[in-house]
Amino acid sequence: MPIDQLIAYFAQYIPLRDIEKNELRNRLVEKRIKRRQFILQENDVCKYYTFVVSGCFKMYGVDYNGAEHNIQFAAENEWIADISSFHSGKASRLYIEAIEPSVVLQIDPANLVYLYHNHPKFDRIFRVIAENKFIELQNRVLQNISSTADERYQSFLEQYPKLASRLPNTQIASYIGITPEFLSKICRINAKK
Amino acid sequence: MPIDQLIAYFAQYIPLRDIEKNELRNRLVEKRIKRRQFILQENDVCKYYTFVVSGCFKMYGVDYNGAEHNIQFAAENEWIADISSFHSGKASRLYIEAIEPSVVLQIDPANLVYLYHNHPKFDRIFRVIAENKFIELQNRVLQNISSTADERYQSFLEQYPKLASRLPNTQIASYIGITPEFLSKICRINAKK
DNA sequence: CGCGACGTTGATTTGCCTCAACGATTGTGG
DNA sequence: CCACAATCGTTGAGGCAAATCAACGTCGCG
Repeated sequence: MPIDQLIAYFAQYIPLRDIEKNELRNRLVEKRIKRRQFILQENDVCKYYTFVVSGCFKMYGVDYNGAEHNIQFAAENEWIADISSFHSGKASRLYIEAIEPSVVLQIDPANLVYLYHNHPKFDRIFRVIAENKFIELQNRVLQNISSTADERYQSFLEQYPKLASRLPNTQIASYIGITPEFLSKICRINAKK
Repeated sequence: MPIDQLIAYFAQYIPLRDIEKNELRNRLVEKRIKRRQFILQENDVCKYYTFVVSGCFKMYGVDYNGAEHNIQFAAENEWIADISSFHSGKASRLYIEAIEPSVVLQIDPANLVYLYHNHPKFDRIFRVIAENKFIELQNRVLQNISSTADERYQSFLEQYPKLASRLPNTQIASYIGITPEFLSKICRINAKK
């Protein structure tokens, strides 16, 4: 059951008691998402905090030339949302799109706030999740401002080997901030060595 | 009093009750930091979560050429720490250095965990703080991978006008990921218009 | 089958870096 | 209080990393 997977995931941080588990069950919605389906589009409000049970998503922004720039991937046991839009209720400038057929669990702001207020443990858990994601992003920013394209690519392969093998290089190029053509050239040069 | 400033800061998120205020008082340490003094150096463990009462800090990494790359600034009413090192107890790869003479309030991991366990409100507050910083970083990553140096500079000026006026351009260049020379050229071109 | 996503390669251009040199300013110790 | 060092900003010449543009082959999928 998808919900059990989520409970096991939470248990990595803090085990839940039965009351909390039941509250969760009642407030989450399970959905199947097809490949290329959007769970968030620009100018919409991000209505759900989404937990990926299986499959994979990308979140990206689109610039004035129409080019996509991947901000984040989310595969099994990861959360994805435009938190800014989710909490403020304002329109998002981002897209979240399924890269693979996926199963997700979703919670809306009202239900999440209910959980926070009635079971402070969730504040703790999501604090730690947010801190970990913050650390991850901080490392990425440092990479971006201090490394070459090649170094960023190698570092992506090391940090996310599983993800790298499921994604087309085009998507990785967009994530590390280079063109697909240049990534292809990097790969050729590295293969020769 | 510095501690009152922190309490007022917390009240933006959730007002504290007297018990919580007193607990805070007992667990924070006030320090004066001179310009150019470090509160974290590479290979040390980050022992404190630091709240800036007045003054300004930069956090940066140093690459194999010895060049500094600014990850974050922190001025009045902002928190700064290498959270990864702080929570894991492992050595940091970063530096935190005072750019101006500063006054700070610091808390160590044991005392912070005490607060989390005895007053869940702090879990909530620091969850929201972490989420906000996460959003900020996410925007920065998007900027980095989708904009030119000039756009990143303009965007820095808009987002942090006060900070921009107290920092030398060298520090801003390091933050947006370009050389000081090139930033100087950007400024000249923009001045002509 | 035919279209669209993906990867590849080459020619050319450009954004940004490197290095070097030079004033202006700040600050600091004698 | 002055002298000298360190920091900061500026400018120019030249080089390199990465983008752009265009063309082409492959593959999977509807």
